[in-house]
Amino acid sequence: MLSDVMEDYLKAIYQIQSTSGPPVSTSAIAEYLDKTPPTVTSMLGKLEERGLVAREKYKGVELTEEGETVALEVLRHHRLLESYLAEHLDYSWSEVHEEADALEHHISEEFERRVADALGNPTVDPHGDPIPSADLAPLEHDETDVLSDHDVGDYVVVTRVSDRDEEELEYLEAAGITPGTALEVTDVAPFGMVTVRTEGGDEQSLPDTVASSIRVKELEPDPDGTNGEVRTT
Amino acid sequence: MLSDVMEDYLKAIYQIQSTSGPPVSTSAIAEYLDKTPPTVTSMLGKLEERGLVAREKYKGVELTEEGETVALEVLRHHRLLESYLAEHLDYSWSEVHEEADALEHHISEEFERRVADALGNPTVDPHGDPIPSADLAPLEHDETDVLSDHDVGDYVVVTRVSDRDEEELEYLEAAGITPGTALEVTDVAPFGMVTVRTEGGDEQSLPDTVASSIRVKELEPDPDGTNGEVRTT
DNA sequence: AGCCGGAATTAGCCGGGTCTAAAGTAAAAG
DNA sequence: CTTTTACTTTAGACCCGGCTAATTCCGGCT
Repeated sequence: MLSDVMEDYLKAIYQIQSTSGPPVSTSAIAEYLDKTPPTVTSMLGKLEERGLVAREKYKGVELTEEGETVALEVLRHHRLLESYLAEHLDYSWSEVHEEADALEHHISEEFERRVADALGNPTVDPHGDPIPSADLAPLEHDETDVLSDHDVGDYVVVTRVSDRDEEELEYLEAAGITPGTALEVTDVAPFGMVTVRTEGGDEQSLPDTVASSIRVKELEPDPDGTNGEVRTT
Repeated sequence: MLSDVMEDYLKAIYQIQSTSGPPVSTSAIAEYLDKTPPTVTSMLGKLEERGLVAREKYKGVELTEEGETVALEVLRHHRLLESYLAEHLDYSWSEVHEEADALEHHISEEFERRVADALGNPTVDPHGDPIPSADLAPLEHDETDVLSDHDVGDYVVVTRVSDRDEEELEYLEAAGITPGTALEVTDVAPFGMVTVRTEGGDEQSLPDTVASSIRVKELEPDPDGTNGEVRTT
């Protein structure tokens, strides 16, 4: 019924909407999907006709309930696939995204169910992103904040890391920074560069782009240094 | 580089070619893929431009070496997927084909490798169809013959069953006829209806369409009824 | 040899999804 | 309040992959 491309648009709108909130601009979508704005405009027209997005001329676009459901379905596929590839096919953290992107539009409901079963119906994927439930109920808003917003002395636990940049993920993997890792912010330099100390005591300096794609939850100050025990899953 | 659709055409030509031999007619491809002949003609033009098929006007088409390699790649994907779904995701014999068809164009080389490893690099899929090797060397011609060509009294072992008709596969599964099953032909009625006795002694009458999609290898006559031991994999 | 029927091709159309170039609009800056 | 600037949309084109209708070809039959 819906083309792969339409699903990609809905997914993109969902993702942008969930960080910057509606309305989502034409140009934001264009950048996210690496298309030109006129291309996006014409696609938005088709999505509007099908009742998947609500549009206000020259303003931007917003998913309808139906559009959101489609986006959640695609996201569920994507994140289940990422989890399955990592768990059962020995993929590393950084490799799963691209493969899941290619497959997410082509799996059946049956496949989705069997993969979910094989994984024990997980609720988060390897990057810490929540996996929509089978009934596609809306996800609750992510209350965690971004590492680059923190100050020196803050203790935090990593909750999610964006899966979109493979290089970045390899870098973080090597640095031992994954969901569940506890960190102490030891320095904040101009332009967002953040230095953190990991549980082992190593210090890592993260460029602003990286620091802003890491979501964390703040812990109470912890002068005893026992944070290492928190969520070591 | 090549579109999904092109891969489908090459796979179809390969399949037709391997039973009826070249040249493959436009109308045969059209029927196999459920498209109209003009559609096929135009696609064959594109495949010819890319050097994937050789064409003689008004005659038919034949895969080039390059085209055959592509077809083998797709077939390898398809059959590895079928095997993986059956082995690791609990799919039944009859369900795998459709899912594999949807996924075969979208998996990476990496995925192919990992699935093959997970399966122990199998050489046949659940329907008995040979899986092309990773180097995509041409498959040798299938020397087995079709059940409907046999006469009363023949003893045979099932080697392959076409995977294209789901209903048929469910029927055969229920009847206990899978690759490796030994059969005795007990009756041949007009219009190709064939009756066989399975190892357990049950008799099954198979319509001609079914009997002609089962490939078998003939055994020496076996009056002792010990055929049941042959290839019970 | 000539005709005829079946099969293949050509001609022409359409919708999907993309682009570039041109035009329009809204919001910020003066 | 007007002008500038950034963003959006419209206009028009292209390629892909499909279709129907019309035409052309080939091989067999008389």
